[in-house]
Amino acid sequence: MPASLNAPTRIFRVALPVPVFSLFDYLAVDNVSTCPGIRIEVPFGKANKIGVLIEIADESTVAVEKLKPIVRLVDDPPLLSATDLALLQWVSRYYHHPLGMVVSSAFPAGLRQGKAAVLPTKKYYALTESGKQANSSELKRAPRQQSLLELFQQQATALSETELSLWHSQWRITIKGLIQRQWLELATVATRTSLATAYGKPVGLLCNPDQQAAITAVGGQLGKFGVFLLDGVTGSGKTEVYMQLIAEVLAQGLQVLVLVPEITLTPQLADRFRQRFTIPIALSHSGLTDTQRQTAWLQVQQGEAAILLGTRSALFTPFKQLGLIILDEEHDASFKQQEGFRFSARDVAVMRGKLLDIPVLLGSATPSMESLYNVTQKRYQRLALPNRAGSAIPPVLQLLDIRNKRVTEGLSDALLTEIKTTLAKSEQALLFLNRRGFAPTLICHSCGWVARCQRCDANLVMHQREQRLRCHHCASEQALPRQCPACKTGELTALGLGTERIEQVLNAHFPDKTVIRLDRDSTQRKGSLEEYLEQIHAGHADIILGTQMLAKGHHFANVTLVAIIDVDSGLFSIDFHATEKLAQLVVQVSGRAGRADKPGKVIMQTRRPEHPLLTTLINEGYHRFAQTVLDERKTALLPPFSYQVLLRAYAIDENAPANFLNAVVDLLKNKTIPHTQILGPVSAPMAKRGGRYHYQLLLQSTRRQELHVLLDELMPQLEKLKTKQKVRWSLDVDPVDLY
DNA sequence: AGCACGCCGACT
DNA sequence: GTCGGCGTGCTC
Repeated sequence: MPASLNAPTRIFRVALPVPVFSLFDYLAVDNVSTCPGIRIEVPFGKANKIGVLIEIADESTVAVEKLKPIVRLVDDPPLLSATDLALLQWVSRYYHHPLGMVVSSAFPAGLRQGKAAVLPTKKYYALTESGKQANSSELKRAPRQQSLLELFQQQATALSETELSLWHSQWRITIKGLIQRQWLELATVATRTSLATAYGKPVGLLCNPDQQAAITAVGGQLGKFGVFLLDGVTGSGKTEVYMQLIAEVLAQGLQVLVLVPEITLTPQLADRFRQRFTIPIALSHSGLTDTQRQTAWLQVQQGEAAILLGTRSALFTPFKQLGLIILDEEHDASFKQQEGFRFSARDVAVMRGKLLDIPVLLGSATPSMESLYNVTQKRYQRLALPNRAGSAIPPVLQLLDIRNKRVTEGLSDALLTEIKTTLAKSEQALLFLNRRGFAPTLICHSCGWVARCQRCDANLVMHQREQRLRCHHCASEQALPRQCPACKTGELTALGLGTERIEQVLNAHFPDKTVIRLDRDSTQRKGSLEEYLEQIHAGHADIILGTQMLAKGHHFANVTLVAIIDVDSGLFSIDFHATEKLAQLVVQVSGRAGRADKPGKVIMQTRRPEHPLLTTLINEGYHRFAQTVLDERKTALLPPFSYQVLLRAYAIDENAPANFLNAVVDLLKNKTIPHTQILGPVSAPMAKRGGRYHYQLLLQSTRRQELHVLLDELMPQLEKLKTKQKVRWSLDVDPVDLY
């Protein structure tokens, strides 16, 4: 029977979590009114899958007899709004990543599998003495908590909303018993009306004029799109600006999304927010269980939580009424997802703000080159906080020339003296070295054999305490050999420096002092980082030694000396991003030193004291340095003066990746691309990793649009390549490392 | 991503 | 003779 004789068929176009660029069409159930954004269960292949309705159409390009009816609608009102969908569709097109995969990444695991979108049932939760959750029936056995609950309910109705809000915050502090749902609802009502008076103006904290100017600028833009770069040195009070703006947004009954880099999301920031706001704050980061994340997601989606504080993956959480996006430490590399769906949370946050017509506030003490460039292009508005709050003095940066100087195990005599002087004043010293383990090279003194990883183009790193050799690029490890495996006679020597080795040297030099090492090895045990930080804050540490981990967030009040043991290793990299990263690291690490009454000193050991990167940074500051970098990039037509896309491929077979990428180049040669260069394919800087050979092809263009059109054409053709079968490949739009 | 289909090697 | 290896191709 011809299709035209049938009653008009409604077709649901569904995004499914499969790595395929197309959507899938299904027959809609009759007479059910619904709209895009809803989750739908559909038959797919042998099993059923959960997808999201993208479009309702009246015809399909697929033959009608091939279409299957849907199984069920999962939600009643959709979980995603039209704007949420628009964002996901934009992201899918921009990153050339299948819409179904992008959409599925927006949901927490449970909802992805079709679980009902309901918050935990209305139970009164309380914490028992042991800290374990008890539900309302168990409360019968907890009379003290039961009476508190009753007291709360009586008080809650007797109080005015403003009083409730204030009383409530005290109540929270006094009682650990947490009456979750009940509290959230009362608090939300109370907050809406009382925040304007309770938090609409500075709360016992005075802002300096720069902070006030920033607050006024963003506050004046509420309800409109605009991107602001809050460019504030460490300790200049960026968080206070955030909090006051959050208060303004909350007072309007709107929600706020706060994104932070991965490591910074220590309980510290959440606590600071909780102390300031009596409204519920939802957290979302990788340290939480799936259920906790789902609860946070739903609270935000249903408008029960007013603030969402989270990492990159929280970006796509739907909000009932989002009024402001804040992204702190915007330069941080962890905002860029580095595998699979490689999106930049910073750039997508800006697009989200644009689609919602709300302001986006990016904060950093060391803004990225992209953001500084966007300021010069008037796309972002710069708000400067040039001064440290209070009377704090900025740290003094100095280069320590160690050429021809005695250096024992990485520490020069001059540095040791500085440490000694600092400790003598009962102050703390912080030493930074971005390499964990004992030594990066183990070499035979007799025959020159070096411990290499079998699966990577890398040396094995010697770990002294565990007496093992480890590869820092794959999972390979082995016991530390007693003698040279090659010549069987030679003595093995550890070359180079790692944090473990420095720790040993420091312990030898300062036997009566406490050295705390913070790196991935020393903080592997859950909670150990927090323990160490507590120990440091309590003053039970004299020297703090560590890797990257130290550069982010943590403030150590009593640290007055910061030393960067080996600044030179960051100077010579083939990746043009490296200089920017090094400068940011130096400035961030420096920010750990010195407080109001104690000026800090930052010492960088170098054998290249004349290197322009270092001299510009030290003598003229981060912004002059950034200007130099931007000038260089402009001359070389590197980003942000051009746009890049990196196509990576890897395989166990050494030839397969290059064959695949060469086939891609052949496809590209048939296209007209006047403003785009094809660079490669070349083997990746570390070609062999984890037993696989990595190759890459870089496309660089002065026209973003041309690059996108090119990729739109290329992707379907690439899918059909025979050589594709033999490799794993991925596309990275706006790559941040070319490694 | 799953999952089936399909065509070649080592086992009861 | 089969069990199972993973190459190939499809899913509305």
